Amino acid sequence: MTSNETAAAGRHPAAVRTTSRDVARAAGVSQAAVSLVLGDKWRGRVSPAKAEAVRTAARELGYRPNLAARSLRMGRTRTALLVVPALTTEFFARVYTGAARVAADHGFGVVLYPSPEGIGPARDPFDSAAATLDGVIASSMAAEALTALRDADLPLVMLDSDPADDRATATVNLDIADGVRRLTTHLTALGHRRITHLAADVDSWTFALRARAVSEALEHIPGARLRRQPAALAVDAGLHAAHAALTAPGPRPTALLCDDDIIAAGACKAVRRLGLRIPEDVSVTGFDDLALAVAVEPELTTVRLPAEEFGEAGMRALMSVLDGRPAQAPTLPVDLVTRGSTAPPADAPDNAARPGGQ
Amino acid sequence: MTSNETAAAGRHPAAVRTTSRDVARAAGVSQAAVSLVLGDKWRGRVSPAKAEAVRTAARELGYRPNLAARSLRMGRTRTALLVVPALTTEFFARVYTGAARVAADHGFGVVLYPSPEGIGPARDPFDSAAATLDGVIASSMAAEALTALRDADLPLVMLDSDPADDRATATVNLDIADGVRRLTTHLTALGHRRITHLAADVDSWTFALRARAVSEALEHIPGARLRRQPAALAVDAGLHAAHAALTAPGPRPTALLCDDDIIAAGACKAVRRLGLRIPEDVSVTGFDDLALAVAVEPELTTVRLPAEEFGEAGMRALMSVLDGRPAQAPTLPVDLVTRGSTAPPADAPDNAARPGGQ
DNA sequence: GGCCGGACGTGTTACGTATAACTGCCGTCG
DNA sequence: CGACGGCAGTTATACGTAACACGTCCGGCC
Repeated sequence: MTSNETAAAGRHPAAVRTTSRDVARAAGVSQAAVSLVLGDKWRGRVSPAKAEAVRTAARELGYRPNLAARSLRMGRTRTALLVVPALTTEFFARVYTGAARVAADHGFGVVLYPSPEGIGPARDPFDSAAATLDGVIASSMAAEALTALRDADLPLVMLDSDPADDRATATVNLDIADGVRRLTTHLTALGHRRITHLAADVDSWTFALRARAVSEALEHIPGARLRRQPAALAVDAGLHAAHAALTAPGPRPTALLCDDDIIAAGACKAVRRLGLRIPEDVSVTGFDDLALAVAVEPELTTVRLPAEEFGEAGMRALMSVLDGRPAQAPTLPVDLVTRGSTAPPADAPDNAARPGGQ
Repeated sequence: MTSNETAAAGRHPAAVRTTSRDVARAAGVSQAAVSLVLGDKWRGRVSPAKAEAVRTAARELGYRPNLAARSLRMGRTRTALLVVPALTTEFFARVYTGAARVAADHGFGVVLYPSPEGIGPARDPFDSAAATLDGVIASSMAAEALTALRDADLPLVMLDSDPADDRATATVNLDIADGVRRLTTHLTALGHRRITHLAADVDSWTFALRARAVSEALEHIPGARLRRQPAALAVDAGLHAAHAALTAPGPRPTALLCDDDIIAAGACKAVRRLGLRIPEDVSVTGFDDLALAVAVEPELTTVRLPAEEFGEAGMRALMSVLDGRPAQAPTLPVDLVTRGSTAPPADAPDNAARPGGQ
């Protein structure tokens, strides 16, 4: 009665939610008992018979706890914030999917902060968050958003970032260095020596690591000649960068090592526009193994990053921290996927050194 | 003092949040005054001087209202649920981006329910939602999730769905029929008569509409021969379907009209594997205009769907409903983008009717 | 028989906010 | 001169939940 009256007087046009008190009334117990039973804390406090009565009453009334009230009472919102650069990239959409799956298993929700590029000019992450937060998972590619979070002293799990970064409570990494190593080994084993790295022009730890790993891997290959060409993470950017790389003065590179599949797709177009063939004249490699990698022709040799598992591991680490357990900080293995976009170069491995060769 | 003690006794290891009462103390006013000032309802209730004092105190203390408490008090959570089929598709990621932008402008957050495929077996949308909800925006492609929402009687904006659907408070549509019309007009004007529709095998209103629109558009083209081949929304599914279509008994189709760019990418691969050329031997068209459309070669002629605007319009409609204003239910225009994957067929338009032609 | 302790519950409180209802106070007007 | 209304605030309350601190009953033990 009273609750109906207040609901009518208030501005709840939608529904009169059934509360734990309604359930209590229906089951003939107190509200406290309902809370105990549904919270599974009734071991020696409520008789099994009444507990069952509460459960059936709750089921029949379609009771759902008011999460706002619960959050207010408990001081925890069961909500995590995932900070990623533009969600429209398949990679982070998959990271989100994995993270959301694990979160759901723990009764947590995930809100997204797709970073300024995606959502508008420099907005406060907290304003975009639907609720107050229990923790944050952030990609190292979203540095500017992190500065806004720095004063919140929330548990922070960083994805693919410098383990020495002291802002992070835990760090989950992909074994990018290993992926790069296997990729360069693949290329050099095929005989490639003149390799241009189409490097993402994003200022982040991961991409810096990739560049370093590529350089180091090629350092002790005799005759290897590494160049580097920056490119934005877009098809046409990859196209322009590859065009520049292939038409640069000096002997033409025989392989283009691209920082992601999207750049690689653009690079493929550039190669073909110059009248060259893939992989006979130029080999092209990607990174990530997006759906794109098998949509283009030839299919891309690429490094498969376990995106869903990445998100899952990040969320698991956050859950550990929130439960007071020590944070596991794994490094996930990656895979080299060889497909049709790589092959031995047409010229001999070291013909650059012996101009009259063959 | 008291708040510190309880915080220490409780389980708030992270931070002692500053409350509106703390701000009130600092500004020398009551908590109610703080609420009035920060809620911008102080016109004749608080003096400008004190109002300013409250604002500076709030700023200096870094005060952020506790959203759980606010939601509990107001009965509204300022959170909308977006129900989409698998977020990993670029299209819905862009829809989300648009929706989130508009939501943020209204102080709303968006939680995602990427539907069972994306997040696991048949989970209750509400359990995955971070908070109780003020409203729902749902794609017609996520029908099974909607059944779980039916008893919630929340405002529901449907995306791309039957306007007659009475579950929806408002419906926002794309002018798919117009897009199909322009696409078929483009193909028939080029001279294509034998067209196979690689139709998404998804049971949803949009795709049914596309199929109907294709049929109707070709009905009054003399000599037009439409076939239909179902395909899942994936590259390899498109490949298999296209292969089947191209090797089916009878004269080979000269154009493959695909229900989305991903299927089209697969179709392109099938065409080439049969030793045929695009567009000389077979024209291929896509739908959506994803990044993929310009990554493959030749670039796809496709129907551009304004994904971000779609999400924006959906969220705007929801905001209207929640504000008690009449729901605008627009139909957004789409664009035909002609690129390299379509051209006149090699044979005469009606050589199927005259086998000895040319 | 008195006392103790476990089983079974209930009363009460607090979380932080928004807002209705109330209290002075001062200038003005009938 | 008293009533009245607007300004400038405060006090009090309710939202729904979780959990602490009490009660009460009853069986068992000294």
